[in-house]
Amino acid sequence: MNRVRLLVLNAALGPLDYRVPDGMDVKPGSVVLAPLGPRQISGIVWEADRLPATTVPDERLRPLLGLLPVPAIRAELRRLVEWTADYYCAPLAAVARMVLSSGGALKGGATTTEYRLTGKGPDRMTPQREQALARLAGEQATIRELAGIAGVSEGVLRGLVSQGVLEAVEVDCDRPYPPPRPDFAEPTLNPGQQAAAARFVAAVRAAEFAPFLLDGVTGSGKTEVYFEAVAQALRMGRQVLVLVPEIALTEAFLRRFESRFGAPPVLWHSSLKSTERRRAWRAIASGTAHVVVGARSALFLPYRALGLIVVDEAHEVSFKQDEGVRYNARDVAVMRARFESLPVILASATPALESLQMASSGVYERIDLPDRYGGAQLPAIGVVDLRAQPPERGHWLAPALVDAMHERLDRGEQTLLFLNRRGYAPLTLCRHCGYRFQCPNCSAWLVEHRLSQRLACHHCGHETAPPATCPECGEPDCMVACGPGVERIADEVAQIVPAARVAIATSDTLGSPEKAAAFIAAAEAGLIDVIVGTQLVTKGFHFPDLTLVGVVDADLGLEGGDLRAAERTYQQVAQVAGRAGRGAKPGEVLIQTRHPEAPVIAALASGERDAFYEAEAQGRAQAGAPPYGRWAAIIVSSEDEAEARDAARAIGGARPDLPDVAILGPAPAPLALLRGRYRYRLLINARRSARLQDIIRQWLDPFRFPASVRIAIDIDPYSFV
DNA sequence: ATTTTGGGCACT
DNA sequence: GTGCCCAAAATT
Repeated sequence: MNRVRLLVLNAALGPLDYRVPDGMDVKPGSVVLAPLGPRQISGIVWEADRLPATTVPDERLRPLLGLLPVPAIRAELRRLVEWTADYYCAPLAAVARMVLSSGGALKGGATTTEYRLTGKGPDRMTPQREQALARLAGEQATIRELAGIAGVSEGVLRGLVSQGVLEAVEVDCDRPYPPPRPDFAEPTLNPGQQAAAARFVAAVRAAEFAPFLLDGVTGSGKTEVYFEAVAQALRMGRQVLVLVPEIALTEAFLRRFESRFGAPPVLWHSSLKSTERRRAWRAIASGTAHVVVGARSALFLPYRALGLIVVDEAHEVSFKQDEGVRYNARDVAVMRARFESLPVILASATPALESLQMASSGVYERIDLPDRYGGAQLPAIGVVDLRAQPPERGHWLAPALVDAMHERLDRGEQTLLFLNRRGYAPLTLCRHCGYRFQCPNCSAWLVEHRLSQRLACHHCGHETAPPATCPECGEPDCMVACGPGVERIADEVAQIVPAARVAIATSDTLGSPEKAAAFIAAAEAGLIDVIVGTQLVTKGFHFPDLTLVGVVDADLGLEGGDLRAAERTYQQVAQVAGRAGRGAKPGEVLIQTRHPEAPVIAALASGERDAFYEAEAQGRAQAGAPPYGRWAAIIVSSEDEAEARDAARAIGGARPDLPDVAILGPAPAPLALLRGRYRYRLLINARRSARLQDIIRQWLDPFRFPASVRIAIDIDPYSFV
């Protein structure tokens, strides 16, 4: 009896056993189709002893229906799936789903019918047929495309098909990707870069687990350095995964990649259309996708022969997924490299404290690039104390920043104003009755977007048109915008310098690759004087004439009590500051703040990075925060507030009493209502040595809640929101 | 997750 | 007894 255990892609189902029919060649990793009641499900054949035991006797097993036309999932990736599910307390099926993330690919490729000339002549020549024969020599395409090329109707061509003048050819819809060429345009590297590149090339050649922290100031040429490691992997016929935080801003990155390797990389992100997704997935699994640039979900794809992983901007918080399987792609990338015996490069100008700690304890090898490329200087950083020299009432740019901006405009140089708030104003209220516009689904204000004439919730996507009268008191024309967003700052700039050409750079205005490309082209051509942008502009951009960066409100990130608030502020400001003075002209950065004495602001102003990290490390050690202690969150949610609260209280009432574990809550989560669900949260703080996941699993195991109550476990949470 | 089943209950 | 609704069990 040939019996196999299946990991099925449905999280509500445990492992299921099946009989393997005679002649079917299945082994662990095989992706198969199986019957379940009247339905069919797909699953991955797994080592039976690595999944919970089942008790169904042999004779009751149904036979597998067939193998799906995809390569078997390799053992290294199966181990990563297990590790991820175990570490993040997620269902195995949910992690496996991220591996088999293209439903279309599981069915095999789609084909389309193309036609080409056979060389045979038609029974009877007509003018249309003559034209078609002349124009279609050497062409092969669908009927529709051929009709366009030939300038005749599709009917003419179908006639030629039936006469055997054109023949049908079945082709795979998923065209191969052009391969990047490792020697296409080799760069000139400075000595520091050369040394770093040589280290990476050696590591790729060795093909052993080797985690690196590539720590280089903004503009030091980290990308060129790790591109040499990419080239080495390509020479060895191995694939490369480059994880990037936000696909939207990779436009500049893609251009650099293409000019180095002569072909674009394969892209992977959540908004790929299903056909693009299928094409990329199949190419990744078959090994014909050589370099994949992707968002965090690219981490779980079944690469045929991975040779290197790069995590670019590795400090970025967007590597932490906050829905579904709540994993940190930066950390899982290191685990994948370990299971696959690969080098992994975490590249950042402002590493996370966790990464620095791993480097200083010798777990990661640290590679420093201390100098800006081409001798460019790091910008001078100044602090504007908003208490001492406040902006005019209703304005947000202090005189010192306005003066500096004027100077740049006079010299024909560019200014970047950074404010991490999309839209016009974060809060709108009625001046008559004080009514505040709030999202009906979330505990959050609606943000006014004046450009699109909408009030929008940035958490759930709820949108309304701004009403003419107050919904509370009925007063007309009573809405007051409170606080600044990028649109409002852009207005202010236009007011101060009407002649200035101002561009807003946010996900609203640069959402598509085309828009992003147009923006970059305009900025490089000197058609923009002032860029007002959110964190989208903090990295990647390289505008030689940009010499002034203004941080409109450095205190924004410090509010909210997030344990990483100071670090995030440091990273954001340091990254955006790095946009200034990347060319021959020196750059200047002005940071507006009401707390110039805050350690993070002082560190930014003095450039004492090490001092900041040291102070931050001390604070974290005292608070028992990562990397010195561990946090986890249990988030209980329901559409019914009482149900969520009762469930959270029940869990809180059963809290384990352990010496090295502190449990806080339950309390309403910071976003107590999110997308129509009421949320309560318990926080767990533990020593680093505590078996945090086991504690939580044992704690929650006895509970059975109705389906309307959802329990989410967040290990190493990032957003405390 | 989806389908099947079985118990309780009203109705015939 | 039959039909109907809903919850619980089964699905391998």
